[in-house]
Amino acid sequence: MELFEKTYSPSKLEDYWYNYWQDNKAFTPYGSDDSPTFCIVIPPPNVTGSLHMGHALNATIQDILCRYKRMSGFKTLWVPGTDHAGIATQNVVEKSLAKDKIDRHKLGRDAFIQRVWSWKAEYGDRIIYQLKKLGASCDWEHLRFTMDEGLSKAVREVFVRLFEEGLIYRDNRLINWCPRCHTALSDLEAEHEEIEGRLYFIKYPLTDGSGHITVATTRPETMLGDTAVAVHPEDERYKDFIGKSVDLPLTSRKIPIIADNTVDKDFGTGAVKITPAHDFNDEASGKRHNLSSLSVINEEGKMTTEAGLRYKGLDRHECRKLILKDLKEKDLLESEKKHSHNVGHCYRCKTIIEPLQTIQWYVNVSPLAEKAIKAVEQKEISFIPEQWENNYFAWMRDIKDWCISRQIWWGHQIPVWYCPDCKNETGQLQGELIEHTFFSPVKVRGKEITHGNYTQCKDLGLSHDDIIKNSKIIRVPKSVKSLCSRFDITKCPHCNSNNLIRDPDVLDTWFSSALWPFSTLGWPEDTKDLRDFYPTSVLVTAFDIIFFWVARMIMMGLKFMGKPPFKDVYIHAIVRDSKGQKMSKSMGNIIDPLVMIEKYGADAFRFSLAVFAAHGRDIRFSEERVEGYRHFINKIWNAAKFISTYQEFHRSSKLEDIKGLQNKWILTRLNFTIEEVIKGIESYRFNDSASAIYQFVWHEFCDWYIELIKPELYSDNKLTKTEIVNCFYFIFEKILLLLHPFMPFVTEELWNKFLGKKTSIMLSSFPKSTIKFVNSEAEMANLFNAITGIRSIRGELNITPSLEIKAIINTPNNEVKRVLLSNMSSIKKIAKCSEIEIVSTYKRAKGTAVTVRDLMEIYIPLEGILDVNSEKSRLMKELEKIDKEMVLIKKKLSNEDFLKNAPQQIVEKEKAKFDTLSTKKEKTAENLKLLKTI
RNA sequence: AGGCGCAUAGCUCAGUGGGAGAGCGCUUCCUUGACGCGGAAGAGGUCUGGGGUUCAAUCCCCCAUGCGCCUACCA
Repeated sequence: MELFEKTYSPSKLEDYWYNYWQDNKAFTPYGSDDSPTFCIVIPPPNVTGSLHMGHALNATIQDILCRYKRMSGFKTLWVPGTDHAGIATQNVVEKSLAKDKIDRHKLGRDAFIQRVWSWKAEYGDRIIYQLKKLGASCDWEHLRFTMDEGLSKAVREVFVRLFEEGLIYRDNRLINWCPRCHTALSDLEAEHEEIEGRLYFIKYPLTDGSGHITVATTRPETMLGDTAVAVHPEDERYKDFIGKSVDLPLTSRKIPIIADNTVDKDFGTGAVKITPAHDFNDEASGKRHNLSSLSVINEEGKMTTEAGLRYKGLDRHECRKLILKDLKEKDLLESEKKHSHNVGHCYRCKTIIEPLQTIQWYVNVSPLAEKAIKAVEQKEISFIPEQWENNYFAWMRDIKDWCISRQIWWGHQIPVWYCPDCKNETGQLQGELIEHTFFSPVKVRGKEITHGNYTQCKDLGLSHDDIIKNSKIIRVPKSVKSLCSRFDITKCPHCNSNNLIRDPDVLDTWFSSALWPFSTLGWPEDTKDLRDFYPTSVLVTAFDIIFFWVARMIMMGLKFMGKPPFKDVYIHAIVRDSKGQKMSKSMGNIIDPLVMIEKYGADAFRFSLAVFAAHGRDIRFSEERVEGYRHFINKIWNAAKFISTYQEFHRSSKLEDIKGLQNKWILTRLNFTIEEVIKGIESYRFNDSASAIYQFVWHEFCDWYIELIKPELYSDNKLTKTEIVNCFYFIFEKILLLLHPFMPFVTEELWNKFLGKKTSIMLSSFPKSTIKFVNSEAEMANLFNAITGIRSIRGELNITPSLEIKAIINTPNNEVKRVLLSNMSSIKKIAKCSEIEIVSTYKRAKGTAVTVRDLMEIYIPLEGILDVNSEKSRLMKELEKIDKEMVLIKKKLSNEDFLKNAPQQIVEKEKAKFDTLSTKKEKTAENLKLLKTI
């Protein structure tokens, strides 16, 4: 064994061991065909992402589980991978193109997608590299990406099947639109945030000239699209207005005043403007009253022709200012006031969402949700902690259809084609219905064309390819027939036309994520992976994507595999900063996991995360704790360093006929710790496991055991030395095994370099509880009492440690006497006594300090050491404490109801406690009296 | 508006229907032959407030206060 460094330095060793594991294929599932299996699919991080604290916690937990299961005989597979993150990735690449002043439309769709792939090749595995730094034992040969060929095939298959079953459909309705990302978003992707806005009161003059009605709105610019004003039918103020019309200011339109009982009489003026094309409420009431719908804002967030020439082309926010100015001039702006309200923001870019009427693809999820609810109700899937089931149920029972189309390029393009040369069901030529808007004017025969329907463009001389290539937006109305296909098609199956137009939209990234647990294992092929590992064992994730991801995986898994995708869903907390705030770039409160790893080592960092991983909503991360656990690792390191001096006495890894009490005791404690650690991991209480090992290693093994064995190791007794060293190595080996799932690197290092093992610790068996000595703990308690008794007198009286003193221990109990006598050298050494006398009766001498412990009193003659006054005040303090405690217990014991109702053993315990205390009090008081007489 | 969660030592947090815990910090002492990234001895909490259930409540129930989160169409 090479010389131990004084401290453990992680950075040198972590990469080495990680490569060693990879080179030796230690992450590959192994085991026979009848081995039990364990499988986790990683929640795929965004390919654009870099490791943050949430990922680190998430991966640490999964790694603990995988390493533990692997060591426990399970054929274990941890599938890693990344998510193509449609909008986010497209944004990133567009931004980098913008630096070179390149617009993706100029580049064209195929070329742009090529750029994204090369971006991915260059930067996309950053997070993979970071996971490796953390020590994640993923099987990298199973690395998957949602845009892989296999996974894309799964996406295609699912889409086609759902389409064929009628569960996927197109519809024209109001959706959340991000004008910056230029795409539709699902309900979940609209984040509602309260903002401080203003409520404007606008006068709408009655057409009959009899006055006006005032409406209140937060979005005056949408008034241009108003198609009615609504009041409550029972609102006395407006009863006579119903049925009349108003002249909509700034336009030439007349709109009716209608009655609708959803109107809140008490809000604003009680009269509300209705804009069905730009507000979800208004869309609903528009439908109820058969109102027309007028889109005044377009996909860019700019005003349309419908808004009128004065406003056309203005940005919606600019338009608001102009409208307000115009209204003021016409004296139609009655008043305005501050008003805070919730506004939807794009979850990717935080732009304020614009509700727009567009045609999108939807999944009818209710039939899927029903089964998904049942699976959780019937405990085929369990949420841990259980409370999360409520959230899941609440959302699932009120689920809305899922908008899955996105108007971007990066993603799985929808496998649907439209034929412009076919006629639809009402006999119209479909080409006349398909509208194209070009990203820049196209010159043909000297004319510049900006938009038009397909047939028109064709007639003007544009080729099919030109039309498609130049289109920024292709609007295909619902009446055009969808040709959905598993394979790309170029010919219309009905009319043989070669002019097929593929739906330009791509699918929501979460659509492919929903298939992750089976698409990564090879579905739709029937693979061995699927047979071996589906359903997976547990999904580890945070609560913020229960709806986005977990719920959808459950629905898809049940639908396409007939079985839920996992048995357990372990929901861990969200990592916040030490003040409880979410970490974000803009707040500047980000703690970078890689910085933590660099400063303290991956092991210390992981161990802290495990300790923090208590069941709860959030974790406030504090760096000091990481530092604390680095010290812990150093402690372990030095324990190994300590025993390495006595390596020559290490004869056997088997323990037979253990005689020494310290050895029996520490083995018993080890046994207990093993049970605790296993119990903790099995119940996802990683903090319990981590704390149990910490407590054992530091406070029992290092603080007590090592100190207890020192005198024996310094002696010449080879027999006891051999027993101790064998025992030490035995324990230490188990400690490393127990710790391995939590701190893989240092345990592997010590396993190899210190224990000299030939195979990786990763592939060794996790400890099982075995050896235990029933009486050892009780016997050991006597040693502890003696030692801490002497130490506390020394400490409190400030007897300098270099001074060896004499102690007298008085005990009437022969068993106690025997135990103390046979461990005398340890006690003397640790308590720093030159002499310890064990007696059955002791006549108190003058000037003697005393402490009363269970089954013994300890006396220390102070003569020549210090004056007795300090001992007097120490004893008085102790008496006070005893009195306080006794009062409480006495109160309990004098309560008849307590004696009657409480379990016998509790009563006995209290009685015993009281007896002990009164003995203690008596003896302490006597001694104090004796001191006072001096 | 509805739902959920949290309030425990100076700080960050565990925990339990019957003796209040950890890490860090703090005080005093110690270069003892693994470790000062160490050791020993201590100080420090009416377990947010108020009610209820119970022989017994920090823990269960109700109310209040404060904070956080999620869902929701109040313009």
